[in-house]
Amino acid sequence: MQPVIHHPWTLTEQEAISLQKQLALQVKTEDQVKEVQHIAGVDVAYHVAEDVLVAGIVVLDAASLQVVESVVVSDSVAFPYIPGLFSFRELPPLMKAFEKLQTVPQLIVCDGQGIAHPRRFGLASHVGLLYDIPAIGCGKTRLLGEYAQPDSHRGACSPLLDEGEIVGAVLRTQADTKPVFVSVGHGISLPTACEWITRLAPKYRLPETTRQVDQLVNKALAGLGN
DNA sequence: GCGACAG
DNA sequence: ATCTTGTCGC
Repeated sequence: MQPVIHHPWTLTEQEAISLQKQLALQVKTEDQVKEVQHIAGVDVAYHVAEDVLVAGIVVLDAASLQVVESVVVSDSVAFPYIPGLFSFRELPPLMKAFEKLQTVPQLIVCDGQGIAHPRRFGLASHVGLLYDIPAIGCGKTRLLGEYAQPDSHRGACSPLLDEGEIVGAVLRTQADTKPVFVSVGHGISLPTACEWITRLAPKYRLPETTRQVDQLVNKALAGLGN
């Protein structure tokens, strides 16, 4: 797969911030999701003191949640980790992985935030806009926003607010377990995003997409001398 | 100035 | 993200 939009990747911190503000204007918060047959999970693994990282994509069959394709690539770090500029660090390697991907997914789930971001342009928004595919941000922790603890039952959720605006949802995917932070990436509404994450996490706290791609990249990292 | 801060 | 062991529980 190839991205539908292009922009420079060698940027200064300020240039990256300007780019985010510009691209955020194109993010769609309405449902553009149609028939979803394949769902992709993307993730990147690192190793401390190493400038190498491994990016992976796993495609699941929407009905069975079984893995139908997976790709892994290694790359070198080209951008530091800066809260709010996460996508500039993980997208370069992820794009290399997308180049190798044969199956075109109708939905992408990212490890991180979508519009629950200071400039409403987290990793999930960047990925969704780059490939023009509906994308959801599902993070294990919060970047920003205030919220009340959702009820303890599976499926319970409470709004994530930033400056009086609902930027995401704190969703309990399993009873009595820590909730996850769901936000719109691009081309999908928050309610629909929460429905998908709940469906994708029938047994564990994190969606299967994340779990599968997570173990994929970690095994690959270990296999490359760790 | 101080604290917060996706992975 | 990664550094790290055992341990409690289904």
